[in-house]
Amino acid sequence: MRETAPTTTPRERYRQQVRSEIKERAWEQIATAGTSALSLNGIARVMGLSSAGLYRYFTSRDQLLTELVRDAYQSLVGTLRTAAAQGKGDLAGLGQVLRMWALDDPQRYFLVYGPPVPGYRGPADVAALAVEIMDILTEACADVPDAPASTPRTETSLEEGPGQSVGRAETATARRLAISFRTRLHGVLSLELSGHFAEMECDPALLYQAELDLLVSH
Amino acid sequence: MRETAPTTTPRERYRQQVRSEIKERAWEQIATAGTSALSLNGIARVMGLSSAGLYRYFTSRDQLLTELVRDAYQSLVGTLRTAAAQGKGDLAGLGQVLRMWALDDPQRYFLVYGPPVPGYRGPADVAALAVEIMDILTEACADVPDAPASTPRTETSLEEGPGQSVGRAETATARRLAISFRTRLHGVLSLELSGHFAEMECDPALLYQAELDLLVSH
DNA sequence: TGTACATCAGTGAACGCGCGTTCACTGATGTAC
DNA sequence: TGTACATCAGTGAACGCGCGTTCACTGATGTAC
Repeated sequence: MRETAPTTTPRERYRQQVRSEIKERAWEQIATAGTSALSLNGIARVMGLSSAGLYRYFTSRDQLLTELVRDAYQSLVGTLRTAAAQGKGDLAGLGQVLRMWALDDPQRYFLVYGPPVPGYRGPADVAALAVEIMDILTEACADVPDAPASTPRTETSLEEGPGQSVGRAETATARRLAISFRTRLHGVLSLELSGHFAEMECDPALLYQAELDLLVSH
Repeated sequence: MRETAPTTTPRERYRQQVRSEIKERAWEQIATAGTSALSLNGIARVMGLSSAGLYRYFTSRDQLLTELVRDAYQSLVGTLRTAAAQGKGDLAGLGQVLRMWALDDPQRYFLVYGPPVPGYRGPADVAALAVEIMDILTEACADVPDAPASTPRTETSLEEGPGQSVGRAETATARRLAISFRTRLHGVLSLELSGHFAEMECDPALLYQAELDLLVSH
């Protein structure tokens, strides 16, 4: 019933601050040695806390990991959205932004698009975020002039919904293009981030750009 | 100086047998819960041995992992080679064989093409195997009629070696095609194996085939 | 403004667990004469 | 063929370590009258 006090009390603000520092350290761990290196004890040690103290902020290691996964998805969604808002919402722009985002933190990229974390199953809401990402890409693909010959034509079992007859075919081709966008760029990107181009005379940046050009124009 | 005895004594044969059973169990662990779940204690437990006994066969967990990685590479090389020997050495055939090999044991595929194992650096000879795989693919790509428009043209910094002037250009384009082969199919395959197509109306087998068709013919 | 109480951040110690690895050993299997 | 010895597979116990998590607690910070 109190109105004057702001919704975030100082205590609550401090709490959020510590929470975000914990996440920060967690990301450092993951960036250094992968997801399996995520350790509450380790975070407590580097923060100068007792490990029991962390449980004021996260009830378990799994909950922390869940939040990190969610943050990763939200970060990618946000990055793509702001790129679109800045006029770089076409395929070429989104492709570049995606690559930058991935290079910025490879382990974060793999948390989203990499092999699943062994004993871990993500919550339902990240599935919605995954769909949102595909929607952004699909929207960008709708602006591409016409269906290019360099994109696979898959017979996806899309039953024609009776309600949305207008533009349904366009959506389907846009979706196919979006899927190719994702798989092809992921192919280059994930091999690059894994260091599989190291011993080859092949610049991954050029290859990525070449694949992107092919998707956008041809 | 003994000539009559075979190079593999019964004891040595037994030894190899146990070694390979250890690896078998190791693969089961990896298939179940990923590379980080590889545990000498766990293997010993399931084999009914004391954990100390395993050290007769592998001097450390790292050595075991190294052998597994090497075996994975060799398995892929062998699979591609026998496919080629059976007349399926064209791109379409190799693509299908690659997919089968990956689906047969996803974690093995990721051991070869996935994100690097955190604290682990593979030995030098697996790099040679990686090159061998690319050579097989490049050879298959050399048989593709002409440079298709659906393949990215990257300006790779290939300095023209003076000794091998004949067919150098063809090799370069074949190599580019081979790299596209690897990245594009890896894009579909790794997302499929990671379960990222689960919530989408998209059959990964069809998408894979579509990408493969595009590479081979267009 | 001061006092009584509730909230909550953080501590220290302990729990059980599984890990990789070492060490001194037992006992069976091979080898040499 | 039998005996003496070397080789080697496998054991049992222990090492130190780090992990996630719980519990009873102290002390500071807020809140209500």
